[in-house]
Amino acid sequence: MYIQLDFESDIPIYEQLKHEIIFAIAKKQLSPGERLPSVRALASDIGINLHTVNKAYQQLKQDGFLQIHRQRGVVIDPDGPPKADTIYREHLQQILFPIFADAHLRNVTKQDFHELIDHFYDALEKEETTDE
Amino acid sequence: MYIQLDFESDIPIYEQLKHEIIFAIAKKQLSPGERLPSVRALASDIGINLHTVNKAYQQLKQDGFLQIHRQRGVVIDPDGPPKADTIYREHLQQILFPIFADAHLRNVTKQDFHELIDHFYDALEKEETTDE
Amino acid sequence: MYIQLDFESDIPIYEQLKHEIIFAIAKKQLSPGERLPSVRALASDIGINLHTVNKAYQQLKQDGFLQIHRQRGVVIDPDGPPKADTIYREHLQQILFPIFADAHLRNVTKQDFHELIDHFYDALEKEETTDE
Amino acid sequence: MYIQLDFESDIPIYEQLKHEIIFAIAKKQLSPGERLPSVRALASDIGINLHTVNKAYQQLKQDGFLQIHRQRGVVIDPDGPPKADTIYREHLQQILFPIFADAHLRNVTKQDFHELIDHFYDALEKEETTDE
DNA sequence: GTGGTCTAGACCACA
DNA sequence: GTGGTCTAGACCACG
Repeated sequence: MYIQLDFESDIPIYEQLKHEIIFAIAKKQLSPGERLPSVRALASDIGINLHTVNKAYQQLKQDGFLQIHRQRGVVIDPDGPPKADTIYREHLQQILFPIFADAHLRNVTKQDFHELIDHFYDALEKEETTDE
Repeated sequence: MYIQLDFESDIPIYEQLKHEIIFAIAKKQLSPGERLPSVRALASDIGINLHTVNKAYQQLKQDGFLQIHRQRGVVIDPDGPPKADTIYREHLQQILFPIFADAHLRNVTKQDFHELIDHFYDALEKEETTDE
Repeated sequence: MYIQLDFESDIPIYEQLKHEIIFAIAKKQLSPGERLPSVRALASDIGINLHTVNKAYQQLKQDGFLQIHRQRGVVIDPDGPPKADTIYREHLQQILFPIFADAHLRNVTKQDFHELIDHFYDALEKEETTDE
Repeated sequence: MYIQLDFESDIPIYEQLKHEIIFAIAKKQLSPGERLPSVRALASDIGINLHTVNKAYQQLKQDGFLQIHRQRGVVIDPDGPPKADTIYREHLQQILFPIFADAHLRNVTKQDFHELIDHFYDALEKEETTDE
């Protein structure tokens, strides 16, 4: 698993790290129960601060993506995050709708979005089998 | 046009303000050329600082949603924002894909997203005619 | 003489008005001694504030482009503005150099500027004879 | 890099600051990737408010001269600003032509301007090698 | 220690 | 009255 960070980006590094790990799980490059590098190892590997890795791990644990054990280290949670409930779906809308509204005013159509989603889900499925 | 802000949210107030204004334009509650309240008026209306309103206005101007005239105040840009180009679409993917991946792991399906989008675009069209 | 103002511009209206009058003099559309409309007439003609026209006229008088007489009204100064002295030339550099530096970093070359200037002076000469 | 501001000038301080930084880049006193002082450091250095410095930095970032990183601070953008396009060149004319017209009426000739430009570009090249 | 956000209040330019 | 500029000081997010 290769972590690809963009230090020029506006997105905080710990957020990018979270994204990368979630992506890897979605692509099944990381399997449930699989171990992740320790905070120290990953931090020195990528060349970022301990706290940054730790923050990402803690939040991923909080969201149910990871388990953190004193001895066994960090592993992918076998069950994954809680399934989307009403609260989550409302949260999702709250995040997406401003993006949609902006895009709409820039002439991005409903169809464009459908294609974008299909493209994303297709890419996931492909990478599941071919990648790594 | 009613501005609805959440002061508890971790989304900056000026961002929320931008969202509300973009929504209102998308819903055609605000028409091209229409005037917006002055920074001072809106600020005291919402109960926030005029600089916060100003920041939102300035960024919306920068993005092509608004025009700011010397003494005539702030108006909706008749032409609206620049249309989505390749850069914008890549930016859009960069923002959306992490959200999609997270949702996917919470069992939100491709179909769920399609419905979400249709729901959003339908809501826009409805509000265009019914609202205000 | 047609006054062309851009109310969307960042440039103050009284500045634009000054520019238009100076242009007209440079193009010899306005001759030394010729009368300009009164403050009131011009203001109502263009549809702007009295004060705005007055401010432009006063500054043009200050710079030696106009004379303002109580009875005879506003006329083009026969002698025109004082000729460029050292102070003026330093002032000119102070204004132009930041523009040049910015343009330089955007790959505008020395030759581009030479052409721009030739183009400007050629345009002046042409309009002197043909226009109005 | 020495910042020279004129607090008596009617050019806003943040504009003067922008000019100074653009000059320094043009003179290659500041190299792509090089770090600039933090907003706080520069502000206290010059004796102005940190928000004023921040405004200059933000606008230079917007124009592609700088990059602002989370904790690494402010650096010169390796790629520099976008290259001059048609829009920029029209904008340039709009700014320069009124200046040319005024200067022309003060007997500044085409040749004077050619010399001014050559002088500017020569100065840039000299300072590139000698300065700092 | 870095920039980001928000508040507060002052003065000025513009129309 | 409008926005533009500048100052001042506070708290937070990031690393």
